[in-house]
Amino acid sequence: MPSSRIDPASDRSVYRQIADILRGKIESRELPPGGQLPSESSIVADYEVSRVTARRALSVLVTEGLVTAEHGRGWFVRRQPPVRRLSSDRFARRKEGKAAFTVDMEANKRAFAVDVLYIGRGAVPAGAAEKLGLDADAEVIIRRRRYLAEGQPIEYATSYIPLDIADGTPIAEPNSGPGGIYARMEDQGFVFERYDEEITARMPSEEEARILTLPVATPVLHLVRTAVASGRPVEVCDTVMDAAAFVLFYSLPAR
Amino acid sequence: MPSSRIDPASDRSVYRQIADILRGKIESRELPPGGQLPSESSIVADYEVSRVTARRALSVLVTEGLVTAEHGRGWFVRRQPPVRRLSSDRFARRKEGKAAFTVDMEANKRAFAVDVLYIGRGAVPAGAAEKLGLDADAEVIIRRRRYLAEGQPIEYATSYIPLDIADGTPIAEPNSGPGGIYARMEDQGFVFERYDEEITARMPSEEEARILTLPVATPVLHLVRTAVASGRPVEVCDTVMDAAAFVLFYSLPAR
DNA sequence: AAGTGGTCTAGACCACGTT
DNA sequence: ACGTGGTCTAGACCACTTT
Repeated sequence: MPSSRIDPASDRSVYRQIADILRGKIESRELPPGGQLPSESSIVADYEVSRVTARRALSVLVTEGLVTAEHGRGWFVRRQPPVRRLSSDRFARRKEGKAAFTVDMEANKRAFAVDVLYIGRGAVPAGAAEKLGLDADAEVIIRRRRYLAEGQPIEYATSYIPLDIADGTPIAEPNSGPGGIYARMEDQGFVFERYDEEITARMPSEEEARILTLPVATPVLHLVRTAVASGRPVEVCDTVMDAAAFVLFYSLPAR
Repeated sequence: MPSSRIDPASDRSVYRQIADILRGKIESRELPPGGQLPSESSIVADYEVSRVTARRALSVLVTEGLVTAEHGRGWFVRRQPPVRRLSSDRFARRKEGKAAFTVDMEANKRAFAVDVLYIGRGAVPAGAAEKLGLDADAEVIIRRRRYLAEGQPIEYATSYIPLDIADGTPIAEPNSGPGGIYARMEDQGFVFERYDEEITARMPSEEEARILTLPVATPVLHLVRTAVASGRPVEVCDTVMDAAAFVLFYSLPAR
């Protein structure tokens, strides 16, 4: 009888005790990913609490990112997205006419897909303008796409490329050809020198949560990469990733 | 009269409408960081809702990381912690007898402090054992400390160093001497080759939230660094950071 | 129709902080 | 003593999903 494990006189509030019990069952896999939790009414009956208290216990687990509710169906343990490992040599490995993302996903043996959301001209945002050395009101080629792994959206990326490099070239087209946009820049004679990456983590905006179909209480990794070739910044790529789906690797030489 | 802005017949629930209004005041700085929100009872009066609904509105803002409650005092807009920028050359800059953290904080012109939480022998955790090439039941020297910037805890770091390197040396002492533990390893003849870093972001555990005094719904950056010197891993450093307090920089050569 | 979650109310008692 | 947030109850009505 589960209610025997609840101590109303405890310092720990009843809703937290119920959350602890459910969390334990999730961690022990007694409730596996995708599995259904007891309904609110059965929690009310089992633990002899009000419905508000039962829901409060569940909301603790929502905040921890462990469970989600489906209206009319029930409460379920969240499935973890497949993890993608991004190595710092992912651009060095860009070979054989394949884009970095493709190389990376093949290295991880994952089924993947790309949604093209927008490709064309647009105004450059302030941060990217500064990094590209452009005026605040400049136009650039914008490439916005969403990456999916095994059907789940995991990454939302926007590239900004100066018009003098991209306009009228395959870089401004949905299909930029073998090797991706970096290969097209190399075709133009650009020699890549380095990629500067800036990483933060935060909670997603409402729009980001919608695009990545993130439940509440799941953070994102935000990576802004500036590609530098032949002495000038040639691309700023702003990437928002479902944090649960990524591990980033960097190897730094000591000297 | 604020209640005029609430439409009970709207598709958007009452508690979300109240949360929207309060969020707007926070974003517009009408309610500045550190400022006090209206009390629950005044929300009840102003918007003519029950206390449960008022609290639900506030809990939305808690989940978004915008506000916190202080028992007996009221609801307050969260202060953002000072941001610390971590460059990928932070170890290369380790010079003049100063530890990396010190160099880094001075470069950022921040007041900082270090709490030493534990220094001594202990069992190596599984992940660190694998990275160090040790048996799962091996003992290591553990250095656990907490870093504060301008009084706020922002980082919680634990280093694991094999006994044959650290035991009986200043590395196993609270004060490891000028230049920190890496300088002591260099004294022993180790030549540093590289630092491998593995970055993830996630919600903190309850313990991590307590140590970093994080409110709920604020993510952490988790960085695991393996230092490699003279052909062997000499330290694994596991760092949990308040994500709001950090920007990580990496510069990757293209070839 | 029955079961599930989503929203909301009116009230109660307790614990913390300030006056 | 008073105002603040923290926890909890018993009930209501609605919307969505499944049978």
